[in-house]
Amino acid sequence: MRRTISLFNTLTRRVEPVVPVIEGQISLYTCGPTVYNYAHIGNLRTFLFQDLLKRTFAAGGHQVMHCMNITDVEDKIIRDSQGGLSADAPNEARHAAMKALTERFTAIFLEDLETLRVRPADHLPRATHYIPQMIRLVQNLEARGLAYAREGSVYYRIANLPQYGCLAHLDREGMQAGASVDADEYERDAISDFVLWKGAKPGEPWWDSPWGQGRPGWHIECSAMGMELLGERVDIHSGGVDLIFPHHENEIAQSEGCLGHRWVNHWVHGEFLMVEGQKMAKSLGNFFTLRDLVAKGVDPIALRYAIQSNHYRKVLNFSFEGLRAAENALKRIRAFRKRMEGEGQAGGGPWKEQLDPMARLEQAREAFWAAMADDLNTPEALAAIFTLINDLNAMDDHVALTREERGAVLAFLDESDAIFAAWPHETENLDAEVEALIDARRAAKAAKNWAEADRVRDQLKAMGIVLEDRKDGSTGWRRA
RNA sequence: GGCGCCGUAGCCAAGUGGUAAGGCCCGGGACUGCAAAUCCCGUAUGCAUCGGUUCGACUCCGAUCGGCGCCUCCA
Repeated sequence: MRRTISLFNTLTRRVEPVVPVIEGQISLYTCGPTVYNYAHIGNLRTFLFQDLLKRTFAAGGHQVMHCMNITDVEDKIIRDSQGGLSADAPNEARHAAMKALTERFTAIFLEDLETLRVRPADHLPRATHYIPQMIRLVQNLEARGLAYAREGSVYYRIANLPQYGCLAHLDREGMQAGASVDADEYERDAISDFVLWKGAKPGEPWWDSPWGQGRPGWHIECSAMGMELLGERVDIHSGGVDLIFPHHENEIAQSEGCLGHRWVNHWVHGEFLMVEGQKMAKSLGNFFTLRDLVAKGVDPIALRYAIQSNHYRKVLNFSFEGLRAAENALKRIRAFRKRMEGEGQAGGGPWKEQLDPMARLEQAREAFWAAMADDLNTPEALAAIFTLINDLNAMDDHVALTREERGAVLAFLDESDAIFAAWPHETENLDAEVEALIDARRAAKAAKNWAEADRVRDQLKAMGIVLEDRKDGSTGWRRA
């Protein structure tokens, strides 16, 4: 079944249903990283949000075509890669140095995504592989009178595009009042005009172009690659809130200036992340990469859950306490999953209400989807899962769910895990040593040798295996 | 200065005109040889503050206080 999903559209500032250009297919462009250093958890929040977005559409029965750019030419990349080169180094050497840096950090970035179970995009275009498309786009804008060349650089003439500012909801006067521009750097007609193609300065890598040696501006790659790989009408384009202006506003100017019609229907932006109530900054000592956290013993999937369990349009306050809460919440869901995979009847005590498990399950499924379809309301979607767990645990303590009912519950856990990627079915087998210890404890218990039984249980615990005795005398186990 | 967002229990967090979801933590009880897991009970007379609109407001309006973002290359 295909579900209609609504998202907050930055263009209209309203939550609107996403109606794809082609029924059942979603074209998604997400702004990727500039690969000159490790991604920090703030960056990763945005990529996790985009993964949530994509997985929700996929789980909702849509086919998603996802394109994420890798920015591998940019000021900071040049700054960090050209240091070891002499002033008269040939262009080839400059490109090679740049490539060495960007390939290294691209690989690291993709590893980080894999660690967080972020699904790779269908297209991961590198900006440097699309220089000809960018040049053609700039030429096109030039031909339409929307761009002009100055001293080897090309600029966009904002004045000729009346809708400029529609995404960021900025008016021209407001922009100019607040503008703080390094005026010495470029020779622009208007202060708000932005650069499409940058003429090369000494010491910078360059490409040949109709305007001489130079390199692309920041925004042009997304327009060129997005149109090349996803086409002239894109369903969803997303990124962090900081990209609304100027990056996405300028993308609209470039693409729509060239196409002559609306390019992207739905613009979706993820909020920022703070750390322990403060802005993340190296100077505050609260700047973390994924690898920093993993080195501290943090489970990457707990980080994934901690981030996904907050709404994407709200500032997220990352904390180690929150991470602990996430770990414990996950334990509960995973324990429930394991229970549903087993036979049931684990607890006891009073029971407040009889219920129909299948009806209760359907109710939870609909609540889950209603929440996800309403602008990815993950806190509410998770609440639907937890209340289901409460009710079915209570039921199962007294009247064991049937195999069929368990199967249906597991199907729902799979369905929700297709989005959250945090409580999958685990197929691990116990090794012979652990099996033998469990048997030894069983024998000790049968002999009422409690001291020995406890000793073996402690030994297993030290190995990371926690035992759970069931009502019927059997013993379950799980990883600590 | 311009535009905009946020302030709900110890922590995280949904709800946004009809009387406070969910998670973590905490206390009591049940089950258990003891645990673990699980269940039951309890934990905000109140949603930053002060006014207003309304039969009724956390939810709408106004003001105030506090925190944050964007206003040209930052996810």
